[in-house]
Amino acid sequence: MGKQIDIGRVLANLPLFQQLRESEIANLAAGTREIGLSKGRILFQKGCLLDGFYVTVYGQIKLAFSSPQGNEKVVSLVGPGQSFGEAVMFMERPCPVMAQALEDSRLLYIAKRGIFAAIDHDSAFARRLLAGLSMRLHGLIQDVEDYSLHSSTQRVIGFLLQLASTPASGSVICELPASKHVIASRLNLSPETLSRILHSLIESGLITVHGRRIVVQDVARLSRFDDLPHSSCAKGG
Amino acid sequence: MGKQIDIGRVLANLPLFQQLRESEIANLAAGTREIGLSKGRILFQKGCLLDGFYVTVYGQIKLAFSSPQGNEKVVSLVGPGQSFGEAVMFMERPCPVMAQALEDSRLLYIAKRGIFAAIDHDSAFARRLLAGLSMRLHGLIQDVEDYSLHSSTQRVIGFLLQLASTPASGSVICELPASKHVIASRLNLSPETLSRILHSLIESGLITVHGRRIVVQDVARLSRFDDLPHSSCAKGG
DNA sequence: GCCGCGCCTTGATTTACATCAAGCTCCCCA
DNA sequence: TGGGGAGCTTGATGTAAATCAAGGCGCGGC
Repeated sequence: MGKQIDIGRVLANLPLFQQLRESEIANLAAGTREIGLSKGRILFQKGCLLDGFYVTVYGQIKLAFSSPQGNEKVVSLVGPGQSFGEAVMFMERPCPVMAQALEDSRLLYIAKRGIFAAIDHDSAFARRLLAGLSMRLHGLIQDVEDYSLHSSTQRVIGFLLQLASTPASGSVICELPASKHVIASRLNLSPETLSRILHSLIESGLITVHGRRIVVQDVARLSRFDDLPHSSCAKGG
Repeated sequence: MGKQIDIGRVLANLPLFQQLRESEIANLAAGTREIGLSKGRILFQKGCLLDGFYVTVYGQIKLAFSSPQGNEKVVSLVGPGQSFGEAVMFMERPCPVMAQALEDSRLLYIAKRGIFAAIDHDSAFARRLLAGLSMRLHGLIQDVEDYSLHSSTQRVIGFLLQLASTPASGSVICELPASKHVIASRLNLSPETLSRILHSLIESGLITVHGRRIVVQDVARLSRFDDLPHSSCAKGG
């Protein structure tokens, strides 16, 4: 049932590779391996070296820290069309996180060799890689800001607003990309706390929740609901 | 008094540029501006676009978030020879942090144009940029792990161990790169908490502190002092 | 030498969130 | 149609670290 996929075509459709020449794509494809991963399977452990990076074709991969005490902190959820591991590949150091499939997934593993060749032959591609890594960095900085400066409720609201990407205002339906347990970890809070926060947002009439499906009644109002107990901003005169 | 510096020579000595050809260096130098900044001055605010990036020649720059409520969170301290702003430049999006001089400083501002030219002409340079950004990403991931999984005490210890870079063991003298207030923010804790933690480490005989100068009595012992109240790791049979 | 001002320390109190401990609910599967 | 279990909820309790509030100490200026 369609197990065999056309690696070249899949690669050529990824944003990162879309503008590469045929020859470069072929070169990449030659160094690309297909990987099937059933739900729950671990792709690599923290500490591994990578001689290439991964692209998710379908399914979902979780990147997470795991402390010796068994605690776990989800850093990133990777979905179809997204890649991961580039930084570890370029850095040539042990990977700081582990990767695990949250669903049955299919990945491509693209060897460093072809990437380096493409960089050599196409500097626009190099720039796209640089821009991609920069965006990744930006996302991480956002996370650090969130963890450092925002309350749990603010983080949850921020996450919901991001899901309801179509900004503007009005009501939006969105779906949690994973179980609440995983989302909680991603947001650096306990499952219990996430539950309580969602329910407080429900009580405030800002959202409704059915399983993973969340309806944001009014995006603008949700983004205004800053968790403030008192709105005494009478500064400036 | 030596205000005039030889931009080309300074550039050529930076790790990032060391292996570039003369012609590329000259090209970069042509698009480079020198910037003097006295202590406390703000280089750019959160939200700025950058059409180049910065290298610190001497002095020290603080990169930080500043929330509307006036809270501040230090993300990074950058010292001589280090650069910042590359990611923002490649990303072409507003900068997520502000930059402020903690000491009288001298910087170089290197225009994107020359960098892009160098990428086009020297793919090894492109790879060095990629490796550099990857390392930056790695550092940030480490921070996220620290904030999410480690206690305040563990973060402080981790920071001290990093300062006392020469790993191994024995006693090491190191110096805090900024005031305790700034270090506390960098480590995501209040100045009071940092003070208390340092004093508890002193009481445990692990370090001594004189102003910014800290003596780590025994690196190995410090890294073992995990903050654990009980060491009941009787697992494995 | 003395004053004044940051910077740091120290203690008392508060608080946001985690943890612990039951239950509940939905859904899969028999 | 009913049983079982994962995932979620809900309440009670605990706690790490923030905040609030005074002092002390060191250092540079006069």
